[in-house]
Amino acid sequence: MQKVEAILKEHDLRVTPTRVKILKTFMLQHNALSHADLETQFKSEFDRVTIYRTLTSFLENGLLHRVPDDSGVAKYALCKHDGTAHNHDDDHVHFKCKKCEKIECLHDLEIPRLHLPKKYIMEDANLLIEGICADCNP
Amino acid sequence: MQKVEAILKEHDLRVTPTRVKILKTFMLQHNALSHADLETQFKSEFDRVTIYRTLTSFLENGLLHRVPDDSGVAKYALCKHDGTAHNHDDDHVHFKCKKCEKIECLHDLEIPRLHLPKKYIMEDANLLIEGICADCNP
DNA sequence: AATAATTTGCAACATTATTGCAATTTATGT
DNA sequence: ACATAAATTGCAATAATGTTGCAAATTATT
Repeated sequence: MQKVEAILKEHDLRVTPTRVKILKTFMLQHNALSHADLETQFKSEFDRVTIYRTLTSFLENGLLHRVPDDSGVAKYALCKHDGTAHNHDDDHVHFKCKKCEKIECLHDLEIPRLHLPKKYIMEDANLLIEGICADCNP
Repeated sequence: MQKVEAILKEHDLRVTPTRVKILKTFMLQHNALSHADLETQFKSEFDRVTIYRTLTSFLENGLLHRVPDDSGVAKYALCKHDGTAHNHDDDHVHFKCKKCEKIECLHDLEIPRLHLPKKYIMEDANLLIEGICADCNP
C-alpha cells in the first residue's frame, strides 16, 4: 500500500483514482491550489464536479484547509499533519508571492499572540503575508 | 456639501447616488461587505453591474480594500484614512466572527513583525483572526 | 445653458459553483 | 474470489458570481 492511499484511509476516505491523484498533486507542489488550478490539470481525466467534491471531502476530513486570500477565489492547501495526527494546525502563516502569485504555507512560523479588544474571543488565526518569495527573489 | 460627498471628491470620484449610498453603507455598518451583501440591499435601486463597478472604482481610488477571507467570496472594507490622507493601511487585523460571520477591521491592532525564511521579502501583511466577536459574546 | 467626459442600465456572455440521479466503483464479509 | 451495501463518479441541468459593449442619462466644467 502506498503512502498516499494510507493517508486517505486514515482520514476515512475511500481510495479512488481521483483522490489519489489530487492528493499527490497537493503533496508534490506545496502551495495552495484553487479548483481552477486542478481543473486545468485534470480536465480530461475527471469531471469538474468530481474535483469540487474531492476538495469538499478533503476539507471535511481534515486533509486540506482553506487559505484566506483576497482574490475572491477559494484556495486550498494541505494540513500539516497529513494523517499522522488529528492536530488542528489552522494557525499558521501563509505567504503569497506578488510575482508568481503562488501561495504557500509557512507551517513552521508561529503567529505571535495578540491582545484583542474586550469580549473578543480568538479561536483561530491566519496570517497572510504578501511579498516576494524565495523562488522569485534573484 | 456633505461629508460623504467630500470623501468621494477627495478620491477623484464623481458624486452619484449609487456611490453616496454605498459609501454610506460601508461607513455605517463597519464590517466587510461582499457584492452579494450590497446587492440584497440595493437590488431594487441599482443595477448589479453598477454595484460591481462601484466597488471596483472604490478599490482603485483607495476608498476600500479587499479583505482576505477563506470563503471564496470577495469582501471589501473601508480603508482607515477615509480621504483625509493617502496612507497605506493594508497591514492590519481582520476579525471574523464564527457566529454571525461578520468580518470587521481592527485598525488599531498592529501586526507583530515576524522573521521570514531566507530570501523572502515581506511587503504587506494581513492577519485574519476567527472567533467570537463582542456582539455575539454574552 | 452648453459641452465633454464619466457613469448607469440593459442585454448578452463568461466563469464559478451546486444539485439530483443513474451508473460505476470501492470496501467488507463470506 | 464473489456478492453485497455504501460511497463515489459523470452527466445534465441549474444557480450563483463576475465581465463586457454600447446607448442613454448624469455629472462637472466652461
